[in-house]
Amino acid sequence: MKPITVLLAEDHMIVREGLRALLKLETDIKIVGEAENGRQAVALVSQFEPDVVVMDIAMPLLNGLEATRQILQNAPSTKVLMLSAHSDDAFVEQVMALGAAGYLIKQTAAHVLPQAIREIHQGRTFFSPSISVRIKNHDRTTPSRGGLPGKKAPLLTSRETEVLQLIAEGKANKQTAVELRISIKTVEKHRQSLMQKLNIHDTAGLTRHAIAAGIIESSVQGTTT
Amino acid sequence: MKPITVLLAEDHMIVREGLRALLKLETDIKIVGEAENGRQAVALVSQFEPDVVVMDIAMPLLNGLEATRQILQNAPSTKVLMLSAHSDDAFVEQVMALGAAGYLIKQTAAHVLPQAIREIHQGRTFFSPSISVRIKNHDRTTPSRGGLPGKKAPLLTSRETEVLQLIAEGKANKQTAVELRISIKTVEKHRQSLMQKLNIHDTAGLTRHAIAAGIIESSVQGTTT
DNA sequence: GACCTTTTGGGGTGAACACCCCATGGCGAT
DNA sequence: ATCGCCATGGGGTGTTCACCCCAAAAGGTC
Repeated sequence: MKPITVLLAEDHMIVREGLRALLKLETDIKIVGEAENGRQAVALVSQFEPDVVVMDIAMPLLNGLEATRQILQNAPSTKVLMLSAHSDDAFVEQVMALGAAGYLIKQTAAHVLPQAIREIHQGRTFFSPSISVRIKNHDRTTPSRGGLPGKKAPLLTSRETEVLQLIAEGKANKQTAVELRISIKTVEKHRQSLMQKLNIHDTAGLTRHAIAAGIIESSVQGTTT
Repeated sequence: MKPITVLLAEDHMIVREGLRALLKLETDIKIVGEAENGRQAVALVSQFEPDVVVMDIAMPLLNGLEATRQILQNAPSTKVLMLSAHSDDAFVEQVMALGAAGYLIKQTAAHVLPQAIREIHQGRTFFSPSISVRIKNHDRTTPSRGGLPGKKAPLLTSRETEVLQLIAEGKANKQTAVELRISIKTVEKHRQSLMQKLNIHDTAGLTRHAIAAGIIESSVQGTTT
């Protein structure tokens, strides 16, 4: 029986070698290449044409999201299993909208990694337990795949993103209202929508999300006066 | 010959299990415990009294720096090997000032991990190659840092830093109080001191500061497992 | 036209927070 | 032994926020 060929894309060598050690125990999985950044991952996928790519999201040169987009453009049959430290619903959906086949949180137990690889190799999807529950419960309103390229429907609307930025910059709703020249109640409404969509229910979480999403930088100094 | 006892403190289970798999290959190293956050690490060190603690810096509840400080206070003979993704000089120096025995960048090859563990167990220090050069050179220049030369950041106490981390992780004061087993009023007091010392008067700002200061990462998720 | 999404805005309730007051005990330095 | 800092708590007051209710106008889509 042919083993499943896997490419490991993870920038931290010590972590990558740990994952390799774990996967070496599986006889039906064979690591055919390792990449330490997104650009290398794209190149190595073209070269080795692996069945599955285990892709860390946070990587230098080219992050896992962009790398995935390029890989699926070149080789649409490749299955990509995203590996990430964070699990905001909106983020997961954004990733899945790219066409990734699965999503594992790093908090997940190691033994599910080979399981996930086998699942997505079979053409199915795979999520870390804590995610799948929320995705299932949260909204199935999101139309299923089929929309290959084009526009990833941004889960957040333009206005919501705008409000999120101001929240992350430390503005109170009242300040935001003045800034945007709208009512406080409207700001509150956007804030609620944000929290609902992201499944984050505290200001600190929204701020972290904004930073992680590149909406603001952590070094922003609020000129609060 | 007695094996070196090691405690693994790393919040990402899949990474932790990878490291465990790597260290299992070493006959002279024995993992006696694993922690998934800083607070647990402190507790388990008291319980198992390991020779060496392999400590990730970015961890929830109590980050690796604070955990190290507390561990070395309780058991000064414990050797702590810091594991981090970052390699800024200032950051490394800050870490070493705590009394950590070694510092490994995650980009380091896996085979140096057992080497590092043996070295610091012998009472020596160990750094990732790319760091040791700079440290050896005693580069005290510290050029173009973002900080203003005139006003240095006010010193936060150990407890304040701890509370700051929990705030930035999205914990409400009530949750923090439970976590630290102190009164809500005390948490509020620390929060006030933080805001006064940092001159930041909103949760978003505190969160950004915590991220910029390396106390947490923007991708921190709560107990999502 | 009917439908959906986005953006706008209001009312109300209970929890959480910011900011003041106060006190006690420990610990280190002068 | 006195002073300062740290950590621990309690009271009180006003503001802000999270979360529910509701509605209407503007824009695209079917």
